[in-house]
Amino acid sequence: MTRYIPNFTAFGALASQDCASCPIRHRAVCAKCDGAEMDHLADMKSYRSWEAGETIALEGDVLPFVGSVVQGCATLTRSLEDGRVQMVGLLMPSDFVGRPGRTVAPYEVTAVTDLTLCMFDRERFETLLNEAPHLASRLVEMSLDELDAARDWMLLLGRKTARERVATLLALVLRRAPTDANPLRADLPLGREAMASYLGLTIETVSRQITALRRDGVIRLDGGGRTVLCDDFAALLTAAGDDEDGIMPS
Amino acid sequence: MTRYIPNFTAFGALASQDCASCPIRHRAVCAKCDGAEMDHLADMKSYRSWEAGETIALEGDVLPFVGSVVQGCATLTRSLEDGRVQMVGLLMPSDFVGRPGRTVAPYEVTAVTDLTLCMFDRERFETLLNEAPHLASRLVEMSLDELDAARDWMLLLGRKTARERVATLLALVLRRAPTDANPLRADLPLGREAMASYLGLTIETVSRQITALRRDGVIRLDGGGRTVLCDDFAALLTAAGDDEDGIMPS
DNA sequence: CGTCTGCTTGAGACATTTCAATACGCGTGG
DNA sequence: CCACGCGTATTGAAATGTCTCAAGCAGACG
Repeated sequence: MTRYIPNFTAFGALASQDCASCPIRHRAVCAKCDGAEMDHLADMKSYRSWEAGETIALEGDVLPFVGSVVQGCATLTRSLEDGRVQMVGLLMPSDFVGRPGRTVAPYEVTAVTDLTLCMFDRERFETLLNEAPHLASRLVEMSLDELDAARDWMLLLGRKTARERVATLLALVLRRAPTDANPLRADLPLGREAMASYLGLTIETVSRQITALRRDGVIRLDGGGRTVLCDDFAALLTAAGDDEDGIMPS
Repeated sequence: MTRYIPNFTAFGALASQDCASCPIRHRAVCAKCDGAEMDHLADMKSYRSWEAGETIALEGDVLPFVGSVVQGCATLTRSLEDGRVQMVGLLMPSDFVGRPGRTVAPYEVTAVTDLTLCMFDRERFETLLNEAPHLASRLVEMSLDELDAARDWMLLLGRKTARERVATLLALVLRRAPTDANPLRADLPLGREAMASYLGLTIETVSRQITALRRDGVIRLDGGGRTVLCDDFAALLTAAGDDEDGIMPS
């Protein structure tokens, strides 16, 4: 079964979108590209959408494309044979998907929310990569940012307590909150299962720690546990273990 | 204190080495560079050595260079304020050190063995990166490999048992063993403390698991616990949790 | 109104850590 | 050559944090 051919669901305004008005134009892999490079990219691009929960690729699948997340949120997970699963990547808009130079996906890619990708044929993209320095150097930048994020994540997985892990994740989500006003408020894009997978914990432990943080007055919940409120962000950062900023360079 | 200026210890034959005879020429960041690009790189390169145990940079230090590991082995570590430490990178010959586009080191860099780096001035390297596509695309390749390795590492930290972690690390070391013959034999480049830091465990747990693997006949030790022997590599991989290859793409 | 899915809570089991003591390898100096 | 001391590794016993298994709860939806 050709796993990588999803349903072509509506991607609304994005279908006819040209790069000039693209919401991720200035942050994605194409950010530093000039006119000629953009023309090449625009020529080979295509959009596709997936619904929340859909699998985009399984471990070992052939991925004929690379691309950028335009809208929505996807996860990368790696798993052991007995079923243990660890999330190893969380892709947000402008993040890059896929691997120039490798045809097979080393981890499962799943849409957590409804998702739209701007896709490029992998081989053509690789060719361009060897000729377009701005593209390549932007991809270097983005890969190294990802690497930094992965390394912070490793610190969390290797050394933080359950409470610190949960607080770290909540702080990460609240950082991206649309409003800066007090109290900070954000909808959780991840359910408990995905949070547990992210944090290297079980669902139950995540739930208990959220309860504990609430009991301690560090956060409040709303919307049936799907929205987090925080009156004292400093207290949350303290609970996260690493005071001061620097939880995840974006 | 300008931390990044180390002692200029002897680097022997390397001092006068030209790139053509460099031991990492075909695997390092310069692997795909052509004549003109090599000339630029050779022009800005310089060698430096550190002794085992020396600190190359602390978290937050300004790193004015990037470079490649020529000889030896270095670690990247990140730590929490209360002293907990997690290794987040293990650099072997040909691996790239530093971050084009960022001046400050986000983690501590330490020489585990005697170490020689081939260094490039960061700013000049960045400029070249925007003009030399072969350099940039090789760096993309290497960064993405590192990212894959970091993600396998995250699976280990998030989901593997202590026994699996130790077995995974031993398998990783034995894979690089000079001899392919049975029994596999390798000297551990890392002491127990560094192993514990790598694995997200305590020294005691590492020690106990090594003892357990020995008791179970999966490995043998020699040279005062500094050399590992393995008669049955398949058994070691089973103990590592992920059968079949694929522990760390190199 | 019942069922489903996702979240919470509880009690006991278990793995790893912590703290403490002991052993080993090895260079140094008597 | 042995005694000493130091850093590193091993082992033990108790403490603790997280997981496992099991039950209960809330909201969404047919």
